[in-house]
Amino acid sequence: MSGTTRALRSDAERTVRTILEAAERVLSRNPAASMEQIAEAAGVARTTVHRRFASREALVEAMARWATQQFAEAVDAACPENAPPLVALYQVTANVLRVKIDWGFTMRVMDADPEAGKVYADIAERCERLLIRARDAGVLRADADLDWSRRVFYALLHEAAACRDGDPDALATQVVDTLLRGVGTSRGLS
Amino acid sequence: MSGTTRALRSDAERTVRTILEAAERVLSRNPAASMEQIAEAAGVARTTVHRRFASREALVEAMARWATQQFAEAVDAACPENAPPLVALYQVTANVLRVKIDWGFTMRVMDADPEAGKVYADIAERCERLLIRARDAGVLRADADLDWSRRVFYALLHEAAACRDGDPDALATQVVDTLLRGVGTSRGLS
DNA sequence: ACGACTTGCAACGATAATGATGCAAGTCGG
DNA sequence: CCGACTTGCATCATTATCGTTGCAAGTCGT
Repeated sequence: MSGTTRALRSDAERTVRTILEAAERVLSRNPAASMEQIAEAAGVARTTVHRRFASREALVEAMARWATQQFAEAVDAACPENAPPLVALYQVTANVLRVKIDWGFTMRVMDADPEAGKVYADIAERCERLLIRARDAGVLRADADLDWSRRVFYALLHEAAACRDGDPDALATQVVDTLLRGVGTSRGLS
Repeated sequence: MSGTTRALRSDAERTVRTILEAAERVLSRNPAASMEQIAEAAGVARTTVHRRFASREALVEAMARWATQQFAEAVDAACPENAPPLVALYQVTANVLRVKIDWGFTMRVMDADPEAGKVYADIAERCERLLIRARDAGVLRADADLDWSRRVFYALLHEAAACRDGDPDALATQVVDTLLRGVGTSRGLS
């Protein structure tokens, strides 16, 4: 019985995953896409989508929860509170990029869901703390605006995730390098 | 007759402008907002919107054209092909910010319209040339990836436009500074 | 082969947005 | 005051999407 249940639930969950991934794919191109289009992209009937997710809202909520979990795991794996700031920064970047490349749309609209929004805010705070550590370690400028720095960091992550080519590690290097040094020379500025 | 025509057309165009601005305001908060909501925000009846714009698509197209014109003028005013690269960079940033703060939504979805898309691509090319001049002048690093630099520039503009507070000049200084120097110190990087 | 479960298909009702129209009322220049 | 023009309001048909349901067919473990 447990075997049966496990097998059946495995099937069901595979379908759910397929739908979630298709939804991400379709909605990232057209946020106003219909359930029909999502179902078609997932290779299932529209009714199947409605059986798994009571409403469109429930679908995006499920997407948000899933992406949130991936997001949090990506951050956790980088040990942003313990590792040396520069190392943590790089690790966070690489790990988050891997998630964001596949879940860009969901991560942009995640804050709508209250549950995901909490995790999102929590991660922002952890990011803030990491930046403080980085500043104290002399990695960030002493006069750096932490909120602005964090938002630039997010923006660079977003931009790097838009290049779907190249491996996450190379992109992470580019992101951290640009975040800390910019793209200019040292000359010519006040 | 010409006086009458001018006065009447002035009224009509004032209404059109009001609708366009309301649409930007509403759609930036909710891209799926209905014509009803847009009309309400503009303080006119829904039918009036439909009289001015045959369809929703036509409305967005008009928004795209208008924002495109503002965008192009903002770039032109900065003389990006003649002024010293650093000066031009700053001027472009400040001018574009002024537009982007009020037309953020439209400028994000502009590429849908073919007409606006052409101007958009043209501006991207002018930006690219400005960056080349900046690199040749030693403002940008010699090994800087120009496409990546441009996209970082765009991303910073986008982020700065999200702060609706603070004057565009101060924001422009921050954007250019971050673009060229980043937020880190010179130490601690390879 | 049996049973539990899932899926596709076809069809349904409900709801909301869209776009069009006729008419009365209003403004404004001449 | 007249005429051109625009707007608001009420109303209409059309369409798309949504969410639900019943039923037949299929899979998979036992």
